[in-house]
Amino acid sequence: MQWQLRGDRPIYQQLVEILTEQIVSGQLAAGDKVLAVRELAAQAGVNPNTMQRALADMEREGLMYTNRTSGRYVTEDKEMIQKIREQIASDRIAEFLAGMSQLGFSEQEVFSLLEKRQGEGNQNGTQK
Amino acid sequence: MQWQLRGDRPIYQQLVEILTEQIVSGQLAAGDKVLAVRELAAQAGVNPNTMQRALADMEREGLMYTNRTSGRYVTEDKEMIQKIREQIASDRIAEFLAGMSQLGFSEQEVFSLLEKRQGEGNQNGTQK
DNA sequence: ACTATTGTATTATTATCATAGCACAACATA
DNA sequence: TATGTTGTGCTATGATAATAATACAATAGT
Repeated sequence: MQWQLRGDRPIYQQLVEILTEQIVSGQLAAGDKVLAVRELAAQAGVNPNTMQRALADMEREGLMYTNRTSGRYVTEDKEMIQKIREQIASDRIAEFLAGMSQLGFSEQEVFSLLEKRQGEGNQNGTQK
Repeated sequence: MQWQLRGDRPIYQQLVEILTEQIVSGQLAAGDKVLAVRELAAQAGVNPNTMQRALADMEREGLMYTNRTSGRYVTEDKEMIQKIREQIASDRIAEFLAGMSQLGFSEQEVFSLLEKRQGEGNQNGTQK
């Protein structure tokens, strides 16, 4: 697992984002058991309290539930997972286009730039 | 001017982002005089210290310079402005595509979703 | 029954962010 | 010369974030 954390945003927020991405992308499937708080925290290199806060957020969102001492699990509600996935995608697209527009790029130009990325062999990360 | 600030990120960072967007999009042209710190702060509804910090960051980036008591100005270096504009666009595109990939969307699907947005009322007339 | 593991709660400490309020030096100009 | 505006600096306060270090209740497994 990656846990690529940046310092420009609250860590617990990034943890929520990463966990959510793992669920909606299927890396963490519906019903799967989640690792223990302390173990996840150790993996991510953060304080257990911080991970606990992120997991509490995940439950408030409905993406996880907990069985006291048995552990924590991903929700069984695949429909909700799908809905959240589409909602996030929709938000990101809107935000991306709005941002590019703020930079003065027309939608035409945005498409043109995106197409230029096609086949540049950079689907694994960053080039520069 | 808009100054649409959100509470999920340091304000001074958002101020830097907004000011940068205004410069690279030409709303603030090269060589233009910038409003006084106190005035900008009042406009944005933030503390002068916070605006000051943002402006100091803008200077460190090279996008502005200050003439002590005469005031603050946008850099004359249009080439630098253009370069920064493209750099930001490049970063945003890479981040967007990486994020969508994390959600489990192929590039094909991303393009498909973007095309579906075409013609939907989300242009804010900031082209030039 | 005992033990380890689970989630959860508490307190304290440090750092950052944002605000408030005040002060000062440099300079343009009336 | 006097005044106002400019950028800049300082201290203090409150809120939030993250960490550290414990502690406790509930249960699964032995």
